[in-house]
Amino acid sequence: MSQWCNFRQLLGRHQLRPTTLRLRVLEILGAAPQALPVQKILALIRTERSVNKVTIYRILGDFCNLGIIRKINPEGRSTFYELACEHHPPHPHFQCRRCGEVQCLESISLDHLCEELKEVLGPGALRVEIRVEGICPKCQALTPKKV
Amino acid sequence: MSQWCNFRQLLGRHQLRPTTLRLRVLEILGAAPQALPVQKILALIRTERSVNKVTIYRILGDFCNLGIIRKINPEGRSTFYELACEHHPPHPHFQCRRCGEVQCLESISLDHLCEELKEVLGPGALRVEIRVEGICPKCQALTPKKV
DNA sequence: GCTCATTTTTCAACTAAGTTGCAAAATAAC
DNA sequence: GTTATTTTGCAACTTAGTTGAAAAATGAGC
Ligand SMILES: [Mn+2]
Ligand SMILES: [Mn+2]
Ligand SMILES: [Zn+2]
Ligand SMILES: [Zn+2]
Repeated sequence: MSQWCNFRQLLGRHQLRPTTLRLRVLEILGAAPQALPVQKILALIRTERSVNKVTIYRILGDFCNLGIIRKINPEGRSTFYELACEHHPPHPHFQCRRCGEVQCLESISLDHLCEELKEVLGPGALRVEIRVEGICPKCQALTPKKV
Repeated sequence: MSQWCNFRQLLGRHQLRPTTLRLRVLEILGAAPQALPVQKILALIRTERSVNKVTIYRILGDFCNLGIIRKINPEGRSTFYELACEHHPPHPHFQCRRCGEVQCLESISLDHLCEELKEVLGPGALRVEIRVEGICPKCQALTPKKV
C-alpha cells in the first residue's frame, strides 16, 4: 500500500530502533494491497528467515499502541493489521465470507460517516470500524450463480 | 431487549424443539439491554443449573445460521450475540475500551448508512457491521478527567 | 576495542475461546 | 413400550494469543 513512507524515520520518531524485523513488518504491511492477518505476516517473514511468533506479536502490539498500524477485528479468530500512515487514513473494510480476506474500501471516507455518527455519540467516540461482509469478486467467479 | 417475541413459536418456525436451554438462551438475550459475550450467557445459565459450554456454543451457532441471533465481532477474543428479531433491526454498536461492554446504538439506523455504502459496493454486500470504540459513561465517571 | 546498561528477540510454558467426535440422555413417532 | 431422531454432555483437541524470564544484540561511555 505505501511505498511512500520512510520506515526508518517513522520508527525513529517513536524511539524504536530500526531492527530488521520491525522494518520487515512495516515493509510487508506497506506492500500489501489489503489488511493482513498475523499468521500471514509470520509466514511471509518465515520464507526468508526464522522468527519467533512472540516477537511478531510484540512488534505488532507496540506499533498498534503507537498508532503506526491499525488493528482490524474481522469475523473469525485471527486479527488483521494494516499501515496507519498518512497515506492510509481510516476507511471501511470488506471481508469475504468464503476466503476471509479483508479488502480496504479506501474510496469510502470514514470522515463523512463519522460526522453523522458523532452527532449521536458525542465526543466519547475515539474510533469507528466499519466492516462490510459479502462474497468477493474472486470467490464469486469460482462459484458462478446458477441460472 | 425484546419481551415481545414468542420464542416457542420462533423456534417452531425453524423446526427447532423448544428445549429448556434454547428457550433460556433466547430469554437471556431478549432481556439483555446490550449484546452479551458467550461467557456471560454461560455464567447466567449456570447460576440456575449446570450446562456444558459445547451445548451453548452449538445453540448459539444454530441460531446464528438461522438468522435468529446476530454475532458481533468486537475487540478482544470473545464474540458477542444479540437477538435478531423484527424488534431489533441491525444497528451500530459502541464498545468501551475500559470495560469491554458492547452497547447497542439502536437510534442509528444502518439502512441509511448502508445506502451510501451500497452505491460503492454493489450487490455483493450482505451485511454491514459498525463498531464505535470509546469510553462508556460508566467508565468515564470512574476516572474523571484531570483539570 | 572493551565494559556495562538497555533494548530486542527467543524459549518454554501457559491461558482462553472455540471445535470435534462420539456416547449418553431425552424426546417424538409408531 | 420399542425404535429412530434430536439434543446434550464429555473428553480431548486446536488455535490465537500471552507471560516471565533468559539469551542475544545493540549502544554509550570510556
Ligand atoms: Mn484497510
Ligand atoms: Mn445491538
Ligand atoms: Zn473471497
Ligand atoms: Zn466501560
